Amino acid sequence: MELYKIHPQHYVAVDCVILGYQDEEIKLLLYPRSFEPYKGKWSLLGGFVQDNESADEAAARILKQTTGLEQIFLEQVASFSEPDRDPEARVISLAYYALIRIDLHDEEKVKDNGAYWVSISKLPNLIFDHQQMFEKALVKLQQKAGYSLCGHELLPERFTLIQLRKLYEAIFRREFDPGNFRKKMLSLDVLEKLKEKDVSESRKGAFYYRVKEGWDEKDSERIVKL
Amino acid sequence: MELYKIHPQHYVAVDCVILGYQDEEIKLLLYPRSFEPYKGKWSLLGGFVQDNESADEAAARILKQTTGLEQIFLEQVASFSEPDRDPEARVISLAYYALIRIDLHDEEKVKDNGAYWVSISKLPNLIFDHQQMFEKALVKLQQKAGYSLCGHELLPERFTLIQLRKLYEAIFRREFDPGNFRKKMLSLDVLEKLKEKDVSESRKGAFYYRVKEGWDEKDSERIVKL
DNA sequence: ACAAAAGTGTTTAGATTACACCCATGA
DNA sequence: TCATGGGTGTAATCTAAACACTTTTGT
Repeated sequence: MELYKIHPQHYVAVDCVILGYQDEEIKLLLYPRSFEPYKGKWSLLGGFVQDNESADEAAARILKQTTGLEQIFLEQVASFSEPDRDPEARVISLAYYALIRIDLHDEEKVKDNGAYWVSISKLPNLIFDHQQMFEKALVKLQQKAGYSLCGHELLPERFTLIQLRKLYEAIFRREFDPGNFRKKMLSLDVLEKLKEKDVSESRKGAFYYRVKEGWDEKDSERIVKL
Repeated sequence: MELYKIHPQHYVAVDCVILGYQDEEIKLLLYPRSFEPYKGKWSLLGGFVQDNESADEAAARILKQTTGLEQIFLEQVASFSEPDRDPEARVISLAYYALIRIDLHDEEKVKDNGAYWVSISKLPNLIFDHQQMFEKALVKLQQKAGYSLCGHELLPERFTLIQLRKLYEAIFRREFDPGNFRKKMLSLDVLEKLKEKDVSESRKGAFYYRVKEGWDEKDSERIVKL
């Protein structure tokens, strides 16, 4: 303890890159900062790590406060520690990213925080190094989607293969051949075909699928070639 | 500033997983902790983040103090922030991993720190969560080696394809077919064949290669299938 | 000449890609 | 019946893997 006391202490924050999927686009939850400096500028949702919690717990707490959701996918992105990254004080920030189903989140809570879902193709300028946090989080999402089938986190319980492909096209910002994508996904043996069809998009209708029991989090083989 | 003051501050440390390659084994630099608690127990090399430096800079500082090396490969692994991870005080630690050429490091400095190179197949118990830090760092190294040719960081300037294969076998803890490995590496078009041979291992001798100019850090395609 | 390590070639199996084609259905 | 998306099949290409084979050189 004595030996530690010669060293400085720092504020430690977590900032969350909260990602969802809606209208064939990946969206990011942002809010206009409510205090100076940079009041009114767009910011990720964040907060400070308290004495009795780990950073993981702090991130989960912030996620629950702002979206009402618990036990959702949440992972570290990187730490950001430039001494002057926040002009007001020395704050070391640990960036996290979360994948949530927009259809499940608590709209009231989001409104209370003054937060908005913004398409990642139309992002405004963000404060501090939050742009970098987002970019690193997107790379992490692409890596995750390349190895595990992340329909479960971003899509509703039931989804069609077309919806899954559109999701992957949004994540990777490129198109996939419909036939080949379908075959690849089915060959992974993690999807269960349901009896119902989604008839909202075509006359013929597309069968719904869902992730098989037990395959929720299990990683599978490589899906998308870099 | 006022708004920040209601939040606690914490000690922030960096711990470095310093990896090298020698005698066909990956080695980790460890030292016996010199103060209580856990005095004498094996620990990664670490230190506290000061007011005027980023965590990256702190890690580079510690690396220079302990090995004498500068401008070497150094990357974040993860943050560790369980409130009681250090029984003495709340310390949030940012883990880094470094790849160094053992043939270049300053043996005096290492001795002064009481540090030793330990083969990763014979690691002792480490304090706190340092074992986890090492394991995550090893995964990161495997990912890096799978995408970029990391001979440059761990091997001498010149190396034979056999030496490179032995390095990859140490990193991935499995064997590679000599013929296929050679063909794969050469097909990447990042190696330059030199005129000299290494004659220490065989009568015939094996040609030395080196990484082509400009390919130092550039990532290439996938090398090792998971 | 031969042992031993360095390096090359060949064959097979599987995955990826592009793209043509068939199917089901409501208007 | 036909337009429209949903879904299947196939051939060409590329890659990984297994393994047999040739080369070089000191003794």
